[in-house]
Amino acid sequence: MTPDRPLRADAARNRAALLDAAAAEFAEQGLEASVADIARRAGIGKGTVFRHFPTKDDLLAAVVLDRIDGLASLARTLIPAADAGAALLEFMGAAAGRQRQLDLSFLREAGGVNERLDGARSELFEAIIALVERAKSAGAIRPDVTGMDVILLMCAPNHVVSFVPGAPPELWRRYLAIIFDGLRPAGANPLPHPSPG
Amino acid sequence: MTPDRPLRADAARNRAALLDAAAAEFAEQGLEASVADIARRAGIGKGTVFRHFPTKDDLLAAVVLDRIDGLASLARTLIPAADAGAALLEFMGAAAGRQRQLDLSFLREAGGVNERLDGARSELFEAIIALVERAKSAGAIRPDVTGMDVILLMCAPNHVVSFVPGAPPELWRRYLAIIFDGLRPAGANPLPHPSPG
DNA sequence: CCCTAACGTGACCAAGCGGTCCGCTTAACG
DNA sequence: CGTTAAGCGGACCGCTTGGTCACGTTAGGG
Repeated sequence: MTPDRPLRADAARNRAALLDAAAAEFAEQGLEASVADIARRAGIGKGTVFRHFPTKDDLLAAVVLDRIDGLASLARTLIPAADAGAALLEFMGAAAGRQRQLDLSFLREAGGVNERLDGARSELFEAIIALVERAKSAGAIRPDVTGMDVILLMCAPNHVVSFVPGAPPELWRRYLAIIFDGLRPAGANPLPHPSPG
Repeated sequence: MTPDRPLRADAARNRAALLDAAAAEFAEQGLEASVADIARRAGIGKGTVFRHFPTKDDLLAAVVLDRIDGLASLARTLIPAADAGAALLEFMGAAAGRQRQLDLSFLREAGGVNERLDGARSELFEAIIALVERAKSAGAIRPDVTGMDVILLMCAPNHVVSFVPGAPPELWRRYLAIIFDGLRPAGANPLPHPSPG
């Protein structure tokens, strides 16, 4: 599949710089950040970007893949935690406490353009579902919410905060706390619509 | 200020069709909907769009203004309601139960490019704050949330739902219910960060 | 009915986008 | 070293977008 002859030194260096720059630029500008800006930030030419990634979407996929893998391994680490409720809250905090836009983009990419990304996403979802089930069993969250609910609500704090102009960097914690309180069993009211697939 | 000589009949007709088409197109495509598409949908030429609104942002502002005014008048209607908690929930439902993207765009438009829009926004905010204060006094929501919190959380359900591909049209109600449960006093945990201005 | 000012329109423009390509540079191995 | 292929980069292409303009059309008061 992948002969993967090792990259030349300068190529590897540029690729790393490119990924860093792309992550930063996507985080700041949203996913309509231009390839030219990313290249400039990385200190390389635009052509070099397309040498490493055939298309802008592939570049985005690589950045997103990093992030998904990081979140998935964190989730797996947290599954056996003693306090399942705290573990879920910590995970949601890690998911929310990043820069804007990128966060749920891996959900949006519906079609299986990128197989590795699809696999990583599935693994992440499974880990999240396990976290949620453990938290439910422990009585830390209400029984009528699903893993999918948590996945969807995960980065709402981040999104919400993006609307306040000079937002303090920790403001998202406030909205995560409110939303998480909504996930707790105490005072839960019946939900008016079933959870999506 | 505004001499406002009445529009010619055809101009008024076109303007109305344009606003309708713009609202629909922005709702469906998000705010990157193209002016050409909007014009086509309205059944008029692209040039006519720019005759009525000097810039695309002005057109968007007009659409948003309609929406803000509608929400503001609904909020004012709801302020004296007997059940202040139910009134707030109904308002948040009305705010969420619209098409995607447009919802919080009026928050985003920071700079006072459009004076009328700024005024309408202020009025809307004041009405929401009144609703929230009444709900707090009635004990329907926790005392540590502010009007601004509600404004920010208002359309999160809508946003969250936009990530599930073939989402049922009422799915947002589920997430509004969860978030609203997080606003209730029952089982509320202390919030880790002060509310923004 | 007619004249004019208001209005409508589609060709047109400049800017920015993702993506391509080919001549130059340079890392790495014998 | 010297050779060579991998790597680099910026000019370039096709396309779309927001916005303009000169021209033809039409509403509507006199």
